[in-house]
Amino acid sequence: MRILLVEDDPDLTRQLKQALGDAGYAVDHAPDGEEAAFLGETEPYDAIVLDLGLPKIDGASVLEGWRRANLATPVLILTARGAWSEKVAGFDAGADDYLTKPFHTEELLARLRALLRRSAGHATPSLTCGALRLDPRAARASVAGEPLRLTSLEYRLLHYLIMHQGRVISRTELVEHLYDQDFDRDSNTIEVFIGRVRKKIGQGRVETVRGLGYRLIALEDEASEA
Amino acid sequence: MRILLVEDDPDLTRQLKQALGDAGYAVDHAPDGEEAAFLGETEPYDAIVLDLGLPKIDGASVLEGWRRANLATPVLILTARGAWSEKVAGFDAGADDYLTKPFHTEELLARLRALLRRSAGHATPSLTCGALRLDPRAARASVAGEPLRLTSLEYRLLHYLIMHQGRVISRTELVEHLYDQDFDRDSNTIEVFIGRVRKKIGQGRVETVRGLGYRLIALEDEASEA
DNA sequence: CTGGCTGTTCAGCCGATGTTCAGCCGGGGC
DNA sequence: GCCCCGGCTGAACATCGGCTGAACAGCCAG
Repeated sequence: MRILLVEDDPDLTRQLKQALGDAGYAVDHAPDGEEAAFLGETEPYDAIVLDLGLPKIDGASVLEGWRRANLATPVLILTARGAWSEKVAGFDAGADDYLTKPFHTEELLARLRALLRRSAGHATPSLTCGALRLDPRAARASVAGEPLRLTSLEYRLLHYLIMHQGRVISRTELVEHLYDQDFDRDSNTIEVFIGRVRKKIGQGRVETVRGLGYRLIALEDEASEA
Repeated sequence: MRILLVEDDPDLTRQLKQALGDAGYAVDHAPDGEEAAFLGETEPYDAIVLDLGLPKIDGASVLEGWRRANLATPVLILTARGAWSEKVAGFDAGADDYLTKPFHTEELLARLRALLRRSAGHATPSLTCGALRLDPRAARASVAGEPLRLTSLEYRLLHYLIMHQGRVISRTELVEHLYDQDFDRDSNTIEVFIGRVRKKIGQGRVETVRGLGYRLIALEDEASEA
């Protein structure tokens, strides 16, 4: 999952970037409205955390611009406490959730998880695919109850696949959602990781669709659960 | 499906070519208006992606030329943000859809699919012919609900046939739409693939019209669905 | 400083895929 | 009834994409 963090305060930025990174997201950062608007339209984020008080262009306008351009990415806005007018402006502009400063990082993460879940059209908080289960809260995964030891990137890869299970995901799409901005395009890292994940979750769960990408499926003999 | 991509920026070109290729289209590229005009009139594309800001001849003029020449190919134009006059010019010149830069590759692909669907006169996103069904989004096909294992070229062949079902398609036409520019004309590859596809989707669905080409039809005993 | 753990790169291997070829078949014209 | 041409098919082949094991580099913890 790849997140855009729009925040001008350097301290808060550092703190959130750290927290989001720890939680297993790839994070890009925009310090002002201009850059935010640009990045948001250019890169395929899975969610955006947007501070409303920003230099250059204010947050609500940026958001409004995105929505006008038909950008459906879930957006969580951060507002100063009591700045009601701001908050209203944010919702009018098309925010999906909000959080007033100051807040606990934990709460931000929880709301973000909820947002991502909703945007993928899932109702349940835990993501499953056959006997494979992934718990975003703890950033852990298990097969048939047996916990897996996944590294950070392996987890992120699996997370993205499970959120889009059944669909074919191209290697390019994976790269774009697992890494932040700059990444060497011609590299077979993804293949290597697909291999490692396969070894850990068991053969047959990740199909290769030659020339197109990969697809996560439930094994046939496993009862499928929502 | 064969696409003409007209774009002068090398980076964007590379990116789009990749994405379009991944999505299963055959892609030709024209870096300037002159070549675009030529290719567009020479080769039978299924859709054209046209950047308006171009060297030599500007995009709108090229498009106008095509339309004057009665070229009906659906055209999707790319404009710089806020270049309203350009956009208007583009529509006046006969564009079918537009997208402002910057944009998400995903959105371009979605709009392209919509355009191709519309141009074939279909309303539904999934293409069917009797019990045969083809889902362009997932690049999958099925017969009577049973998924088929098709290779990339087999899929493209079937895609073209199903989009023009009932009509006789010549071998030349198939070659022109399945491959990009240079392809050895005297080769029986198409016949081989017709054979393979027949074997996979069941006999009788692809008729041979001797001396003319092939035609995809629904089997008689199958209820035809919209 | 050292040792592991993680992510990346590389090279070789393997199988799928697209292409070619040669021979066969069958329909239509004579 | 016969011949010829176009189309079909099975098999062989080359190529390319994807997989794997192993080595390497960077990082963090001890």
